[in-house]
Amino acid sequence: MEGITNSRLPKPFFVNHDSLFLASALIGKTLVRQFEDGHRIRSRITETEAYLGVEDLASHARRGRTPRTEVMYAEGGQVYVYLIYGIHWLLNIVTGAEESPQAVLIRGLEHCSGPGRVGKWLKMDSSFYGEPLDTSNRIWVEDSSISGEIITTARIGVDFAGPIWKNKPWRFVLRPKQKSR
DNA sequence: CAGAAGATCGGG
DNA sequence: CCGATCTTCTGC
Repeated sequence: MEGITNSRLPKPFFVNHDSLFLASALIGKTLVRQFEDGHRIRSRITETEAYLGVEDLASHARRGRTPRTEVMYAEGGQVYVYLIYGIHWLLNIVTGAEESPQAVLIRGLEHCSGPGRVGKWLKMDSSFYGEPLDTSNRIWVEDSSISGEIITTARIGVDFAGPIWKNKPWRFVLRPKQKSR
């Protein structure tokens, strides 16, 4: 398989960049989930969205510091999970320095498309809130690459944020290599 | 403390 | 297009 190197991405990778950079940089990286019985799911990230701080009216951080957004204010490299519509656990990765509330939403993997489906497939739940990606034995990200063009579009499901923020091209999707014909 | 809304998905 | 299903935040 192309681009698999088996090296876990270290904390600085998540701390030293903002979510806009990391949302695209995480495309092609390998998400690894290890279950209690040792079984692992490995799948490369194919779709992300960036959420940028308190001024971003589409972000949960728009209302400032609350119990839920607390982890977004922490140093990058931790997991932010939350329950949406009472049904789906959405997986996010906190990015940037401490006191900078940003995160990247993982919307799709090679083998699983859609943020709700990703959470279900990886068996996310509230216990992953604040999980450190640099030391966890349950979830982490490994360096890898994948070929293909990265497309940007507006973020999904954020109409409530108003035209300015809803139209930011902060969704990143990997377009698979064209098949020859 | 009640009420509304939500970074979604699947079924009709 | 609508219902599911429950946490979070707001406003009274």
